[in-house]
Amino acid sequence: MAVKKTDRDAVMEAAMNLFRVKGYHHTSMADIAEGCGLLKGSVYHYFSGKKDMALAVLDNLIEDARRKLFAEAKDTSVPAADRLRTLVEAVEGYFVGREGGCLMGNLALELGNADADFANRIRTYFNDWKDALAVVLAEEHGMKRAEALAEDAIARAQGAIMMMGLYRDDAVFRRAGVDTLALLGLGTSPAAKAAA
Amino acid sequence: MAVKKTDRDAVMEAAMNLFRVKGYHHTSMADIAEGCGLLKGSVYHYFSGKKDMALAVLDNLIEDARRKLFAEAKDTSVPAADRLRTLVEAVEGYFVGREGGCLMGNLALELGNADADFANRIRTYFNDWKDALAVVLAEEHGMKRAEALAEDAIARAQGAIMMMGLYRDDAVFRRAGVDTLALLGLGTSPAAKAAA
Amino acid sequence: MAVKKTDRDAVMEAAMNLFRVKGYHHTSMADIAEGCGLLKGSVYHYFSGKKDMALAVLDNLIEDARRKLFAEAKDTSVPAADRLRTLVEAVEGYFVGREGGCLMGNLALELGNADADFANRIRTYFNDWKDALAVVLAEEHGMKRAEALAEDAIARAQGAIMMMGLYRDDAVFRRAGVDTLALLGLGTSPAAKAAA
Amino acid sequence: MAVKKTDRDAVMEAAMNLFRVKGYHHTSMADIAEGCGLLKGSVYHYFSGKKDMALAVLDNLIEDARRKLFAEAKDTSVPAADRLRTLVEAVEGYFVGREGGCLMGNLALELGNADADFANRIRTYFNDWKDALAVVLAEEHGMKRAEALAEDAIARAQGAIMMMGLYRDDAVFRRAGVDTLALLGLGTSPAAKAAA
DNA sequence: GATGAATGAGTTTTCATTCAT
DNA sequence: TATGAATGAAAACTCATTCAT
Repeated sequence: MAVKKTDRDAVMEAAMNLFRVKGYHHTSMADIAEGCGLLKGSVYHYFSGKKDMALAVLDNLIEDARRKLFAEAKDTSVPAADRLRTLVEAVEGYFVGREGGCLMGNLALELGNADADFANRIRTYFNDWKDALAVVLAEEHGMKRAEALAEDAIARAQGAIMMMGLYRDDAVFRRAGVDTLALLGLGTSPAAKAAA
Repeated sequence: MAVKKTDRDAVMEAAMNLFRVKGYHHTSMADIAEGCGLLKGSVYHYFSGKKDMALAVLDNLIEDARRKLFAEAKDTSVPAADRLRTLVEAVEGYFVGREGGCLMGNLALELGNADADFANRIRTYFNDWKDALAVVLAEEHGMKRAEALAEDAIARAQGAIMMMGLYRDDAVFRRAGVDTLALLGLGTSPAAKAAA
Repeated sequence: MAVKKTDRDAVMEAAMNLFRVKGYHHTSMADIAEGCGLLKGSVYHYFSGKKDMALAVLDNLIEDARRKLFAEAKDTSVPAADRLRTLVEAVEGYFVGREGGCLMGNLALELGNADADFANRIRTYFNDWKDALAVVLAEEHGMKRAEALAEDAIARAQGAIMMMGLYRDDAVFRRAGVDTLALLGLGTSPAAKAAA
Repeated sequence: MAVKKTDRDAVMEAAMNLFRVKGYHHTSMADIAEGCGLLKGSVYHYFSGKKDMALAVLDNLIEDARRKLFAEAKDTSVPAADRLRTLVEAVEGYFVGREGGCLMGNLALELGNADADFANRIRTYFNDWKDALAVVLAEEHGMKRAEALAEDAIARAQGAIMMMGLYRDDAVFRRAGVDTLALLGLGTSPAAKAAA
C-alpha cells in the first residue's frame, strides 16, 4: 500500500522533522541533505531554495492533516460524538511524544510575524482544524458558539503542546483532550483511561 | 516614578522587543545595537555575547513578571476573587496589542528544546505564573486541582497569544481571560466588557 | 614523482607556511585563503575551523618528518655513522633557508602553554626526533645517555633555528649539526664544508 | 631598599608576565589592565599604545638582565671561573620554574620576523648575553672561539627553555648549564648537585 | 540527476584605541 | 589622573546558493 517514496518526499520529510525540532533558521540545508542521505547541492534539484522547500513542507502537512486528522470529522453519516472522539484521539496520537511538538505552531512564532507566505499556510492549517472541530460541535452548540469553542480548544492544545515540550510531561495536553470531549458530554474513552 | 534607565537596561529592552517580534536567531547583534543607538561592538561592553544577553533579558523578564504580574496574587489580605481579577487583567494588559506576543512562549518554541539555560528560565517563568494562579484558585478548588486548572489556563493563554499574533485578533485571548475568571464564578468586569 | 596535490593539501600547505612565518594568531583565515587561491568562506569546506586546520597541519608535519627526516635513522642495515650523517643533513636541508624556521618550535612557544591539543602534537614531533637521534647514538653511548644527548642536540638545534631567524645567519645552526656529527666521531662532510 | 613601584612599573610588570605566558597577540589591553588593577583606559596614561608598552617592557628587561644576569661577568677582578659559575647559576635561577620561559625567545618567534622594533631589542638582549658569556670564556678560548661557544650555549639554553615549558621538566635545561660550566673545566657546584 | 567545491554576503565576536566626564 | 562607555576595523565562522563536471 505504501506509496513509493520519491527523493523529493524524502527531502521534505527530513526537512519537516528538522524544522519542527530545531526550528527553521537553525536548520541548515546541509542538515536537511544529511537527514535524507543526499548531498547539499542535490537538494536544489527538487526545490529552488530553502523557503520554497519549507512552503512545500507546509502544504504537505496541511494536506496530510486534512486526510489523517480532520477528514472524518466531516462525515455526517457518523454520530458527532464518535467523530469528536476520533478527532481528539487522532490529534493526541499525532502530537504525544512527537519531539518538537507542532511544526505549524512553532513556525507561527518563528516566522509568522515576518513572512506572509508562511503565515497564510499556518492560518490555513489552523482554519482546517477549527472547521473540523466546529462542524462536530455545531449540532449541539450552534455554529457560532461551536467556532469559538473550537478556537479555544485549539489554542489550549497548542499551548499544551508547547508545555509538553518544555516539561516533558503530557498531562496538560491530555487534560485538554479530556475537556474537549466534555464539550459533547463525553467521558474519557477506556483506551485513553488505560493509557493514563 | 520611572526609575532612571541605565544603558545596560536600554540594550536589554531593545533586545527584548526584537527577540519577541523577530525571534532570537533572526535578530542580529547589529539589530540590537541599532535598536538602542549603539554600534555593534559596543553591545559587548555590557554583555559577553548574544546568549549571555538573552539570558539576562529572560532573568529581567522573570523579575518583572514577578513584580508586576504575579506579586499581588499572593497577598492574602485581599479576597481571592479580587486577586484573580487583578491577575487576569494584568496579564491581559500585558499581552494584548504587544507585538510578538509572549517572549517566553516564543523562545520556548524557538530554543526551548535546544538549550537548557533557556529552558530553565522559561520553565521558571511559567512556574511563577502557575504558582500565582494556583494560590488564588486553591481556596475554592483545593491546591491539587488549582494547580491543574492553573496549568490549563496558562496553556490556553499561551496558545491564544500565538493565535492573536497569527490572526491579528484578540478574541480568543480575551475569552481565555473570561473563562479563567469564571473559575471563581466571576463575570467579566465592566472595563473588560467595554474593551470587548 | 610529485604526488598530485589535492585542494585540501593546498590549503594545508598555505597554512603551514603562513603559520611558520607569521605565527598562528597573526595569520588570518583570509591570509590562508588568499595563500591557496580560495575565498575566506571556502576554507571551511575543508576544515571546520582554524584550530582544526592547524592541528591537521601539525599531524601532516609529524607524518612528513617521520617519512622524510627520521625514517632512515632506524634502518639498522645501515651503519650508525651513515644514518647519523643522513639525519643531520636532512635536518639541515630542511631548516636552512626555510623562512620562519621550525613550525613546531614556533607553535610550542606561541601556543604550547595554552592548548593541550597543540602541545601533544608538538611533543610527539620532538619525541620522534629524539627517538630517531637516540637510536643512532645508542650503539656507541648506550640508550640512556643517547637519549640525553639527543635531547640536548635537539634543544640546541631549536635554539639555533630561532637565532637563525633573528640574525639571518645560519652559522649557529650549522655548528649544531657539526657537533651532533661529532657525537659519533664524524667530521663534517665535504658537501657541508663547501656550503660553510 | 625596594624602589617605590609606580603605576607605570606595575603596568609593565603585568604586561611582561602576560606576554611571556600568553604571548603578545593573545594578551589584550584589558588583560593587562586587570593584571595591574587599573581599568582599560588608564593604561593609556602611561603608554601611547600596546606596542609602545611592549617595547618599554623589552627595554626594561634588557636593563634588568644587564644588571642582574650579565653585569658581574665583566668584573675582571673576579676569576673567570667564578664569574662563569655566577652567570650560569643566575640564568638557571632566573628561568627554572618561570612559567612561559623566556619572553625574548618567545617574542623572537612570535614577532621577530614581522617587526624590526621588536627584533632589534631581542637581538640586543641576546647580544648582551653573548658578550657576557664570551668575555668569560675568552681567557681560555680566545675571543673568536669564545663568541661561537657563547652563541652555541645560548642557543642550547633557549631550546632547552622551550622544552622545559613543553615537557614540564628542567633536566635538559640543567644539563645545558652543566655543559656550559664544563667549557672552563668546572664541575657542577655542590649547591646544584644537591638540587639535582 | 548527482556531486561537492566554491562563493560571498551576513553574523558573532574581539580588541586596540579614543574621549567626555 | 582615572574612568568606562563607545568606537570601528578586523577576525572567525555560517550558510544558502551556484555551477562545472
